[in-house]
Amino acid sequence: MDEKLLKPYDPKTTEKRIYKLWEESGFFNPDNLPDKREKTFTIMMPPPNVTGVLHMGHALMITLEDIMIRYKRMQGFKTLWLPGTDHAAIATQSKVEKEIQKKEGKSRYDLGREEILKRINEFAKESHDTIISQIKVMGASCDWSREAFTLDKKRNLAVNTIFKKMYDDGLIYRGNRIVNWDPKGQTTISDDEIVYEERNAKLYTFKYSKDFPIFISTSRPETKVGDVAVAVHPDDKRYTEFVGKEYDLEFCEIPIHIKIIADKEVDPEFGTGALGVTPAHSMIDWEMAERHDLLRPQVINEYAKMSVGGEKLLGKKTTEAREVIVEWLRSQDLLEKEEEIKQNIATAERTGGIIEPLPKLQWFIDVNKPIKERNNKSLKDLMREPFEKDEIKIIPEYFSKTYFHWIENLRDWCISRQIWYGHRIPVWYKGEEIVVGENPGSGWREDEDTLDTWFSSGLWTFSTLGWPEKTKDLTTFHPTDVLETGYEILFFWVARMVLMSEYALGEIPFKNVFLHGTVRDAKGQKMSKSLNNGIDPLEIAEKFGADAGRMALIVGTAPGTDSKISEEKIKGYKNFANKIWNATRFVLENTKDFNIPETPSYDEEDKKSDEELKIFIKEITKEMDEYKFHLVSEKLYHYFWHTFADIIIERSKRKILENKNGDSAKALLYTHLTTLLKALHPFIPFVTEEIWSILQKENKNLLMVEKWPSY
RNA sequence: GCGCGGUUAGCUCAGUUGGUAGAGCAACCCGUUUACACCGGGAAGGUCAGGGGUUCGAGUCCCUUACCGCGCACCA
Repeated sequence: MDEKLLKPYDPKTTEKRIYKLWEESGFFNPDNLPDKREKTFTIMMPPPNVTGVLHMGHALMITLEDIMIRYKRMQGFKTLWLPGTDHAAIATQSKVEKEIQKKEGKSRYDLGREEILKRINEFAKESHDTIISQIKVMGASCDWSREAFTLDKKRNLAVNTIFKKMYDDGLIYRGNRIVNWDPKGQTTISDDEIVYEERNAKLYTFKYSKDFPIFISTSRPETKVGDVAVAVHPDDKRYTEFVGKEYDLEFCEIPIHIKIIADKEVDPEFGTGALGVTPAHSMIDWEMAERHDLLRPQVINEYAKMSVGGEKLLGKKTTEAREVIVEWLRSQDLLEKEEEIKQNIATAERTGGIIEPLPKLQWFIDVNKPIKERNNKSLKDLMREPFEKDEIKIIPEYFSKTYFHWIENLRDWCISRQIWYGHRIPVWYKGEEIVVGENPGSGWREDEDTLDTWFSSGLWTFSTLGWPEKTKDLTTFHPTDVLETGYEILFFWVARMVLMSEYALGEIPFKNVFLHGTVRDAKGQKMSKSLNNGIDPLEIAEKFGADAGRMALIVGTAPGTDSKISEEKIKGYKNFANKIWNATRFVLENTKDFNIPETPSYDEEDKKSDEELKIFIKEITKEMDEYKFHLVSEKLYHYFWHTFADIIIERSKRKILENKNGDSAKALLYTHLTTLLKALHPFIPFVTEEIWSILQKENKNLLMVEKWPSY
């Protein structure tokens, strides 16, 4: 009897040792796996942001992916799970900037590009190392020899290559358009990086001047100094007589020229049914101005301050300017109505800054342009079709609707960012000339901007395999099998990977998308720093063992649904690990002098149990293939505890003691234990591997490469 | 406004193609016997949110209402 078995199971001393054993075996790397393996199974790990440490959401991700990989590895697949980290451009830069501001009182402009990048790289390196060690603690059986970073040399080559290709195909263009400007972060952001917050606001109804015939409503009077038109619905009888007329006015001491136009975009039911058109500070108005060939004067600058007007307005913050203009309207008796309304205000996800729509010269990806090489399909088509044709399946399936809905509303993707940490836009300027790609030589100026972090993340399934080089890995492992990630980045990431892979390779990036939900605290609240209700996966592993944490995360957590985690729940699975440990002790004590026959002869009831086990394994194998890990884990727990331990072990005591069909009982104990250990291994790899090593004293095979039971 | 989820035992949640309602935790009673008190045995607990429909049969399919959560759009 192994001495370790005489004491309760201790995950703390065991798990580190076992992980080392796995790493040294080389089996994380598909090239080193035993036997000839033809079929591949590949997962690209969603690279965690190098902004800090891992949380329980990451732990769930790692657990799910490790379960899939270990299961397929045991089934004889050539399994590749490729790990990595994400530079997370804005998120990382703003985090480091905040720290520098706090500690040294300096901004990024005080330190300069080079110094800031140096600091961010240092931070990213540190953060990376923490993250990697956390992933290992969770028991992840990923191939560290292929680890990638979204901002390393190879990934930069992939980014530059695809940027040039898209530019040459006319899919990437530089244009002056309204963008989402974050005055706090001093950068543009994409539509998807906006979060709407409901706030109370005032809706003002007024006229520009006494002799202007139409009342308009707005919640942002300060933008009205940039108005060029008043738009009404073409069918709105109230205003028909005015359409086409033009007025020269003075609004808050600023001369403006207003044309009355008719446009179908106007909702006659809202407000007065007439809309003041501010092309430079509203997406819809900008489009309207394009249709009606109107001027687009900018009145607000990058710092959300007024860029026009005299003493009263120039340089004032928009909120102050609003007060000034409302006061002026009151004094001129032009203000007809003030109402309290609820308003969804656009804020930047990372900085919390209030978005100011501004016209800017930026780089965009055209999502509607037909691509010759792809049968004249647009990027939008390429993103939609694999799901329509069922080439890519989403689990749970109902998320497909959300996905399609997003595609419908998709506009051109603004990819340039005015931050320094990220892939530099590979464009060079000299006077009017533009060169995309390599530095053409001296006298050329490099674009100052960097790319949206999701641009490089979009390449993840194939940039990690060496693309644009034609590598063996690329042909072997792409398309990947499962993309497992949180539902909150379905648009950010999943859609962009489909876009990039379909465009660059003409194939899907993955066959299945498995979406997990948010891990919440025991009360159902999101874990956050401000609430201080976060649970650290490392602490859990320390206190209860990574196995217990994994089980607690997975049992009952159906795909796509949010789950709750508590120390109480985790403790229950620590007990489970110990239960397996103790059951093993019992089995070993009773079978030490017994040679397990290859085909045991069971008595009637043992035969029945043996058959039940086979049926059970069949059932859970089917469910494993259907990604129902939340069910399998629960069933295994229940089967081990309440069938194997409570019934079979208890029954065997009688038989062995009375020596009545004792051999039958012993054989049954042993086969049950070994079979269940194999089935449990993907879920709780550490304790099962440890027990396996005790059982297999003379035969040193690792459980991680044993065959998954099949009948 | 459009869309997607949810509503099942005291709590947290599962529930495969429609076929007698499940688990964990908590609470209750009993128990120290070849592993395990990080334990065992036992019992209790549910009009499956409300209403309607399809069906021999509905937690499951369809319609509808209410409430909760989320996503998208938009309020000029």
